[in-house]
Amino acid sequence: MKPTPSKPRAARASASHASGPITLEMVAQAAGVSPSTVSRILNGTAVVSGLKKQAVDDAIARLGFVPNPIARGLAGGRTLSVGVVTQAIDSPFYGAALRGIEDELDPAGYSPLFVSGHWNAATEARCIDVLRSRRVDGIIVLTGRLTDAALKACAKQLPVVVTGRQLKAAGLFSLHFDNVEGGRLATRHLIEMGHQRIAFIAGDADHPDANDRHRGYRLALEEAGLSYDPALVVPGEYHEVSGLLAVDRLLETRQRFTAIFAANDQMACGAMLGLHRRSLRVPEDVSVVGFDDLPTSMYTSPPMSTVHQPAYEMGRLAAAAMLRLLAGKTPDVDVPAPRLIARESSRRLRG
Amino acid sequence: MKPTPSKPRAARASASHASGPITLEMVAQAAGVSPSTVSRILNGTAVVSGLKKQAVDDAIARLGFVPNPIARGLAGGRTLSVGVVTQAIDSPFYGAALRGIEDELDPAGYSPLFVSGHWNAATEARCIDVLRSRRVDGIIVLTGRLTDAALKACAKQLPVVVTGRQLKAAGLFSLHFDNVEGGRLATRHLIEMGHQRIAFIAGDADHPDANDRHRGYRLALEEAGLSYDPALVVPGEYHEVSGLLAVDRLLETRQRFTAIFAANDQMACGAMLGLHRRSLRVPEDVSVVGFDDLPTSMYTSPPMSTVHQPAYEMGRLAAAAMLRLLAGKTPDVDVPAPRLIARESSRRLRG
DNA sequence: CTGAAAGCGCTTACAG
DNA sequence: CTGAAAGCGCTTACAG
Repeated sequence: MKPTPSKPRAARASASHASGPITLEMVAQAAGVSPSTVSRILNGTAVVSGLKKQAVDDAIARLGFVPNPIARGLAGGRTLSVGVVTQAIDSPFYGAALRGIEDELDPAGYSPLFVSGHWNAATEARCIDVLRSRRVDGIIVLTGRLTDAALKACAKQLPVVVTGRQLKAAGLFSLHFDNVEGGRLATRHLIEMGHQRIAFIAGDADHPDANDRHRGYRLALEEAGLSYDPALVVPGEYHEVSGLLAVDRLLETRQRFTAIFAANDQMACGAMLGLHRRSLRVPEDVSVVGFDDLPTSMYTSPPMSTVHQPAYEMGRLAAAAMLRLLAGKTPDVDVPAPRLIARESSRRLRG
Repeated sequence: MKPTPSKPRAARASASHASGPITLEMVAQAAGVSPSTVSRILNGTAVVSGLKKQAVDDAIARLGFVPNPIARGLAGGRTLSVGVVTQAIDSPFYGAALRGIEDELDPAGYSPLFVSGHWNAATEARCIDVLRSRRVDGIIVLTGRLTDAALKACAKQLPVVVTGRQLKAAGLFSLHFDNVEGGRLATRHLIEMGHQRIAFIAGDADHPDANDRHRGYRLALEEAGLSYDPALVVPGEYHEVSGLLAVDRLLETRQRFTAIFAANDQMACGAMLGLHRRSLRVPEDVSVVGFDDLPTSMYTSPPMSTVHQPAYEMGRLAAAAMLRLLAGKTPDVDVPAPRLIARESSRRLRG
């Protein structure tokens, strides 16, 4: 039973002659066991006697063997990769989430495969196809435009984790950040500072987040007994330029306001520029609060007050949930609550 | 020779009974040809008679067959994927490059596989291993810390495209952006506006880009007959905070200066905040010029003057070069020259 | 021009 | 506990 010392040596010599990468078979030879055994040790699939395990581990180390995920995928039906549908790989917001996913998946031996949906349902569907054809083991969808039904259908084939909605289905797990509460927090912060005329720059109307933040704004107003004035609400589409335009519009229609809450930091940033252009000072003349807490928002002039959204953490949590799904367990993750980061773009209204 | 009409039908029926995805074999059956033939048609590997091609194309369309890249990779030795070593998936600068790579690769049927090196040579080396184990067909390296030798060694195994250096080797193509010229442009712009005391916030010293930009700064000074004053040069490390600190330091050491050139936009942004903090106005009191032209730099208050670096374009070009390498051709791409984008953070010195 | 066969590097029932 | 064998879905010499 115990391998003769010469056998491994011989095998090893022949192994190093071979061109190309080390294969599992070479390891088996070197360790004097069958390929099946090596495979089992690699996968922890069965109990193996200590000696053989030792021999195999040695051989693996000695030869520098790295299993070929491609072959693993073909044979075992898994690829140790998880697809990630993001909307734009270069998004200032989702970037952190992607990093979180990467950081969580990596130690588990999984690789993320990022594809971009460009905020388009058809493109997203194509993304799913691409991921499926690459035989990813699971799919993480960061928000997006896919219908709930489409997502559920997808979850019938392989595990799915989705952020930005609340969905329940077999093989499907969703992570939802409380945008209503976030919007409420931002608005209440301004109210507590004495502001009563608070303009709201809305986000994409067909974006659930955006609508939730809007609801939070109304909620806080109501709670404070302040009336909701539609004239103070101006549409935007989540980009800087719409913040800029919104300020122009507010000023042109001669609205009276002492603060602005923008549905995301990018628009808040645009709004700050719009005010700067009109020689209105932030926060002396107008207070501004954003939403997201992008890495850059700490460095606007002045640094922006905003609602922190834990993008990196959400990425990690989504990936952790996927890992659990993949392991056949039920995910149990808690999404952090929104919190307000008061910096210098907002201040108490001077009566 | 011509397939009996009943055969495809029968095969088709059996095909739809099968569970799971359609395989090449099912297509072959449905079309009444051998798997080899289907494979050849798929790959354009050999000339095939019109009729059979027709039958196969029909079968593919009818069954909705999508070849399995995993199996293709195992059998054919290619995966139609290209590895991309980036430094941080969430980098504000590289994000655009990643999108460019994605956009260029997609129509060609290739998928990018992104991994992050975190500005660490050891991590980058591990990235390369991961990519190799996933059998990518080629690797694109966006700058990074790997030695030229390591890159060349890698290129012996599979095609490599690298940005941010000038390297020549078989199977290796490099794309180099002229950072010296960029630095020169930025500085000259300030000089032309009448500035003579121009501070420079340097980037990471072990970053070739950063040193090149520094050289450009000196060059422009020399050309204008202005002396290079080391007291005006303060170190940074490419993040916002170092721009902020740099301004503090400049002010504390009581340097006289009317303009700042920062080696990247992030530091320029930090510098703008630093000046704001000290109640120095940009550009009335101090002009600021950055480098990179990040998407957000257009929306700082005031909008930042900077040197445009075509990150998206570089991504596309790198991917295009890879595609040519993969096709056995020699890449021929022209990197756009740097150009100055004069916005509002710089202005003529009032004499 | 086209098949039959072997093989890519693994995994997983199936038998000991 | 461990092997021998079949198979994952393709591709590619090898023979017609």
